[in-house]
Amino acid sequence: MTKSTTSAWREARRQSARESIVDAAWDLAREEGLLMWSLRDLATRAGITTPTVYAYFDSKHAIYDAMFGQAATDFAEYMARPYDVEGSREQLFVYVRRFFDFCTSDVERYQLLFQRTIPGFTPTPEAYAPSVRALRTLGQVLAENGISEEGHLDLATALIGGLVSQQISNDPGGVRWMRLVDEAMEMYLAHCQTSEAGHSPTSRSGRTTGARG
Amino acid sequence: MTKSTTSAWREARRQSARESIVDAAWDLAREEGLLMWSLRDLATRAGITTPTVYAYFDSKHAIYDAMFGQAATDFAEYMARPYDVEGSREQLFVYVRRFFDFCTSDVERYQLLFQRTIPGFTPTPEAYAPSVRALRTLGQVLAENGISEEGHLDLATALIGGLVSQQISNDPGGVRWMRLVDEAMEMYLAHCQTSEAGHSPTSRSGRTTGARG
DNA sequence: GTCTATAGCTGGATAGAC
DNA sequence: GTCTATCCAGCTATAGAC
Repeated sequence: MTKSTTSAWREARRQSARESIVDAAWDLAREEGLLMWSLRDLATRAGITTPTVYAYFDSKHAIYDAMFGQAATDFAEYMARPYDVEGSREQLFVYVRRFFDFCTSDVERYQLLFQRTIPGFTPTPEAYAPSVRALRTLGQVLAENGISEEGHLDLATALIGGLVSQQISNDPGGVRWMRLVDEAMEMYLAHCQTSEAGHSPTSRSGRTTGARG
Repeated sequence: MTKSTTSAWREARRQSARESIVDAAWDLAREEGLLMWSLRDLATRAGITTPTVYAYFDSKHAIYDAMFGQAATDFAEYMARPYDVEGSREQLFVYVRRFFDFCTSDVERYQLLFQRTIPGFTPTPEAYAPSVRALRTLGQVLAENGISEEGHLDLATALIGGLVSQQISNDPGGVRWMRLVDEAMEMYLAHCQTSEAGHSPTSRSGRTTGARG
């Protein structure tokens, strides 16, 4: 028992040290870009030396993976917060606004999570899982708005992703595309709900597979 | 006279050598990614040595600039080809399809031209100019469809860019988002033309034919 | 202009003492 | 686990002979 608590304590210390290294990595990534920091920089920033970093991570890619996992968890939590609105339509709007805000509020996090910007790096399935789960919610919210065709889901990701991308690339920190989010979703809903009218009533029973024509 | 022709000849030879270096750079960029090739690789591929590269370009960034300039010129020419369709509406569709095809047919070219993926690199104004000119055409084509609000232009760039980006990231070489392009533009036109009906002096009908004159 | 040779630096990762 | 010291590979860029 004493043994197990000691071991748990050590494990907690270890996790804490890992997290402080990952935090330092995020600081550097935000200052100099996701790719432009070195393990030397990182060690200095974290107040340790390079070999010590290797006591906690096997490689630089392992650090990216930890960063990805942290970002994915943040994303899942951010999107899963309670929706204090009534109606599936308003819920969709809140979902999209949230997604937009999450992405634009931290460009490097967005790049690591949703762009494929680090050469040779692919997140492990464990790190990737929360992100997949959170993205699946979009399909559910759309389904509750009577939208279940695969093509319309793809259209939504393109539209929302396009708004985010333009905002980040061409007006970082501004609102030029942010203020178009609601209008874009109204446009989208008007189109898809007209197009899919009659195929599925409102919620619950929507068909989600095979609809392709 | 002999002197001037000789000098022009030499200049042509020099330009030719520059182009073959840039071509080799594109080959490598497409094989290993925009960032993952070195001047050594490039020299080997071009059949010369590293110092010889420096006889034609001052730095690696100068090579990126030449690549950017070439891509921008290709883009301008690709988009400026004659539009063998009648009506401003069809013209817009052709424009967008062309843009989509140009971007998705060469991912590295797209990344260099429209993403900001090379650290520390900004294209010179001369290299950038053709791209700006070609992009301005979108505004004109939209205006001929009765769409002139700034926000609606931004909405178009977000929508089109989003489709391109999703296609490249999530279904490279496929058609999953390509086949949504026309539908997306119909959705867009239905929204914007309704929204701007009456505001715009150029067009007030939803479906214009031959407004270009 | 083209080469050989190399400077000068930075990167990720390791050995081994403590 | 943490350090000092270092390895080794890669990079851009340059010097200087021809």
